[in-house]
Amino acid sequence: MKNKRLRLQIIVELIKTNCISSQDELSRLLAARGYVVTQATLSRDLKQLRTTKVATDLGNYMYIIPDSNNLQDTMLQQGVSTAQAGQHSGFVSIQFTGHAAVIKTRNGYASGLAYDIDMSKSPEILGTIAGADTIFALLREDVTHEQAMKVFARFLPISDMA
Amino acid sequence: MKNKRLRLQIIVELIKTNCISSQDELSRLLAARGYVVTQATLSRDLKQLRTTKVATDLGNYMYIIPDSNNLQDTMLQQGVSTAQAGQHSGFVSIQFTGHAAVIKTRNGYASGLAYDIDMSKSPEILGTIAGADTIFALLREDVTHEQAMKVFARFLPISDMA
DNA sequence: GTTTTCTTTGAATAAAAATACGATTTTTTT
DNA sequence: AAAAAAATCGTATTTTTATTCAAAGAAAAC
Repeated sequence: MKNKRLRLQIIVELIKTNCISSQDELSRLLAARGYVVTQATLSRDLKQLRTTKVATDLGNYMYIIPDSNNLQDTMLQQGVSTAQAGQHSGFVSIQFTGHAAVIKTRNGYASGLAYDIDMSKSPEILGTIAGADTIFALLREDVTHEQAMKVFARFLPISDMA
Repeated sequence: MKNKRLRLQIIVELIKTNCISSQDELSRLLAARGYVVTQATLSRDLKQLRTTKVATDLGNYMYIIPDSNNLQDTMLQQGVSTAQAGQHSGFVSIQFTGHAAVIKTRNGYASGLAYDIDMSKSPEILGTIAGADTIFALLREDVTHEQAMKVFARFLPISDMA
């Protein structure tokens, strides 16, 4: 039970280097490496890692690691990685209005932060535009401020708005 | 049987603008728009469109269109013209939220396209701001998404998103 | 026009994935 | 250290997704 971190890491490895089309298949590969877990656990692991199954060019499905940024975030939450957290110290404030958020940063920090938000490809965020110290982020219509906050919290040094 | 193309197009629309977590849910949304198909068909459609289901930040799952480039390939194979040659080849996607539109372009194309939109002086569009690959366009309050779409269609290689 | 071939689809089913629940372990708080 | 809270995970089950098979429409070939 103590080696979930290593397991997640190995899962990422396996998915990156193999063509895995089901959780049972992954389970077997893991078992071969000494990690015996059930499909239920893998379902939870894959959800946490935000892997997805996509159709391959010919007929089959395979799991992929969708985006290395997202992954790293998730892994960091897990305490997996060595890299220091990429939380933005330039952050100043965030406010919402309608389907938009206005994020203030220290001068010069806006575009970097906006880039990170873009790269996360969070479906809740339709897009961002950054000036020198301000970011406008437009939210999908059905996304509440609270939900959006949770997304932004991944990038901002906000204690925990939950 | 001949309206598979339209159906695929609408599926893409629905997935982009809604938080859909199962094929049955999608089936219901489609039915509300007059397209009655079984889950089996949707499974095949989603495979063809290469959509995937990902975990959201809030513990649920939702379908997404993974990547506009890939998507476009797939759609074109189907003959679903989201984008064609000519006009603005930098165009990637457009989405609405509230009285705003978010237009994604290939990197570097946003300001050129925004300029063209500005220059048309369409009364429906109050103004635009462009970053490197994103345009925010604010719409007059009484303008519907559909109406705005018609305006943008003059600049974008979009067949007819109705 | 007819035959052949390819595509599309639903019903039923198989396969795969997600979760409710409970047990156990770890972590945190007091 | 004890108690409380949180995390991990398996079993069994539910939910969701993919595919098999057959039928029927369209397209192509003849």
